[in-house]
Amino acid sequence: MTSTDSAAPVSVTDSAYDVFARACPSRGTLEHVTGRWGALTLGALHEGSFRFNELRRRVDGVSEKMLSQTLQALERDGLVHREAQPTNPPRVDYELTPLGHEVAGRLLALIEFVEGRMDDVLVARERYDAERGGR
Amino acid sequence: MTSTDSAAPVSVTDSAYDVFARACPSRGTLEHVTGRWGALTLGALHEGSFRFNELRRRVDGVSEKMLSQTLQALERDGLVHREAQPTNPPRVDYELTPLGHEVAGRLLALIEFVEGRMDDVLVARERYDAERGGR
DNA sequence: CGGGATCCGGCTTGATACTG
DNA sequence: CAGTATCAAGCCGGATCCCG
Repeated sequence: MTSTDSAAPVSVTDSAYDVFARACPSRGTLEHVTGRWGALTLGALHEGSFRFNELRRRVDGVSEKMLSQTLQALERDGLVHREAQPTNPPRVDYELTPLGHEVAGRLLALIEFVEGRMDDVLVARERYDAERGGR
Repeated sequence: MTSTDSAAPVSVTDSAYDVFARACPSRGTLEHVTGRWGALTLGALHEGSFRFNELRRRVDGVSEKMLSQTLQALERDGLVHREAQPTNPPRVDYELTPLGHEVAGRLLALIEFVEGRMDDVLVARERYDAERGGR
């Protein structure tokens, strides 16, 4: 809402990419999922249900604002379910929806695959840097 | 190289996230892969080998600079192979490495899954907006 | 505790122009 | 054609304050 934004309630990482969102609607959701905090949040929630500040601890380095935005975006996309209890102090639990679990599963498959091949990547990087970085 | 950057030859989307790259090396590669242009580029290259400007056409909306940076990052990670021929005019072809194909495959699996469920997502979004966006 | 609103700095991006 | 250098602008993301 800082500038020319007015219609969209939540954006997170879309504002500048409306063009693409229009051309390909899934792009927006994909950005939420694969984005930095989205991926980490899905990864955390894949292991169970957590409260806001529990998630903050698990998703290391995230600020309240970004976690809040990320959760809203994922909730809006139907990947995360938010359960608020009007107790005092308030208690809010977040968990993945069935769809969210499926998405998280595929995402984690990709992540784990890449992590499993990091040694190859590291070798490739060194070669690349040795050839071009030297000069 | 705009400011405090000096050691890393190529960054694309890392400069600000060094902290995380340090904590989890795969994070950087993941960002290259799942990032906006990275994903589109891998998707395009998954279908075959292409020249620079061919890719520019296929990856709609990408600027020369971003395509160049993206390709360099992916090449550095060992996911893309660059074949330059010293002819005149110069001809450079890009194609996925075997590792790149595996990664692209999993990425596309995720993307296609999300695209296949976009109707669910859209419904969820409308419900969400109806409840909270109304006011 | 759970989260919304605001301010602000810095990185990322996108045109443009130039080289080989 | 295949890129690189420069420049300006814009968005992301963090810190802070505040409310329920």
